[in-house]
Amino acid sequence: MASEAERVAAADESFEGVSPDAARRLLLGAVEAFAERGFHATTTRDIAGRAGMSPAALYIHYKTKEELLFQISKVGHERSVSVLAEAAEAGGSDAERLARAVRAFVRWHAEHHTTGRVVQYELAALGAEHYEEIVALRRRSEEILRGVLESGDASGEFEIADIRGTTLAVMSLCIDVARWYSPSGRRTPDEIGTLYADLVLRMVAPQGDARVP
Amino acid sequence: MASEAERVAAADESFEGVSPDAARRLLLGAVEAFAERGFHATTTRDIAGRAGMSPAALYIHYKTKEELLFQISKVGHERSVSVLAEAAEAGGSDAERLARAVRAFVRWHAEHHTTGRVVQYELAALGAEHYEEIVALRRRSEEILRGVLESGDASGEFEIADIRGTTLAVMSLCIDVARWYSPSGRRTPDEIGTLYADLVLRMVAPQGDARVP
DNA sequence: GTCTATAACAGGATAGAC
DNA sequence: GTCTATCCTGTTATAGAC
Repeated sequence: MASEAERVAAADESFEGVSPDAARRLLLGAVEAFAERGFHATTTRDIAGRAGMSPAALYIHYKTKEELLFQISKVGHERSVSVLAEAAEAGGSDAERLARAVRAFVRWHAEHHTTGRVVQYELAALGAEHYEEIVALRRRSEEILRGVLESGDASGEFEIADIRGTTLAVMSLCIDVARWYSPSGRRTPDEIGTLYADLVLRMVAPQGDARVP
Repeated sequence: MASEAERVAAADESFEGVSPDAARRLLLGAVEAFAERGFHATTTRDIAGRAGMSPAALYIHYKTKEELLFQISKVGHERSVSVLAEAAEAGGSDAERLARAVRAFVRWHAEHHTTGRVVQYELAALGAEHYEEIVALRRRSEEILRGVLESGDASGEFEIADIRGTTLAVMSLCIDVARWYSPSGRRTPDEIGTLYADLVLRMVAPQGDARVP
């Protein structure tokens, strides 16, 4: 259904490293299909078709449909974690680090909303061991964000009543972008990122003390 | 798999009005199953089994599996919209209305996370007409929330740069609770609601003006 | 209204030719 | 490595007895 232009836009450079070419095309087809219909509603025939192959050719590169999902989840999570880590670890004040981290993480989820949707909403379809591996990656991103919040709270730059809860809320806000974002919507990924960074800074900014009595 | 206690906890009073009894039991079984495995991964055998019936009995009460999903989505959305509307329309300052609305909406998504997950993440499995009907309900909740933000922004009680964007962010924050909430987690639905109401008030609170120069 | 049995078919995965 | 053909399992939905 997607036009060639949309296909190219959706074609995720995250998977550029994957070779051989056929395996990469299958991965891209699977991301597209899983995002549109969900894992269980997607047939291996559909995936193979999008990659321009017969159903059987899929099994040369991947043992099962689930393995395809696992590869997508793994690469997707690794990418988003590294985007977040890079933004959070660059220098500046804690507010600058937080704003940069939120903006980058949101942008990733908007720009790669196709992958993002698969990665976030099809976790339950993974096998037990694969699931554990992915959960570990997810914990990493939570820890990175919590680190920034803790640092800012300790220095007094932020004022946070419940650090774990606020971390969860911020993660949740960023991640959910993948669910509702549409390239045909009003806002660019960068605009959403900027707006969200501002909202998050407000969430953690010191309150009353600085006000006139 | 769920213990009887969990089944009862998950058994959603939202569906109390549904009759006959068999139809209600099927609906409850379907909510449970869809939330655990997703719509497409759920078999009619499973749903019927949870309701203590044979697969065939399902078709006396519902024409298709999709109709079951539609009923769940409809009742679920109607409930969450009415919870939100009630909280937003009660009296008080705009800040009070906003805090009450967020708290109630979040609580609903935590307490009914089973239904919430189905309602939020299986939209794509609905047929075209059913989909339109549900989307209309979703717009209602967005409008209710936006109304409160606009009112507070106009009166100066809030200070919001981008009302549509902020509405979207707040909705997203509340809704995503259904994805990650677990009854075995650290926080009660009410605690999460209270925390989130506080975070949202901070998002919209007037900034600089009130501070010491 | 509910059951047992079954029709009708779609999906994941494999065998073997090229 | 890829294709065509196919196996086998499990699915939705219906028919007909109780």
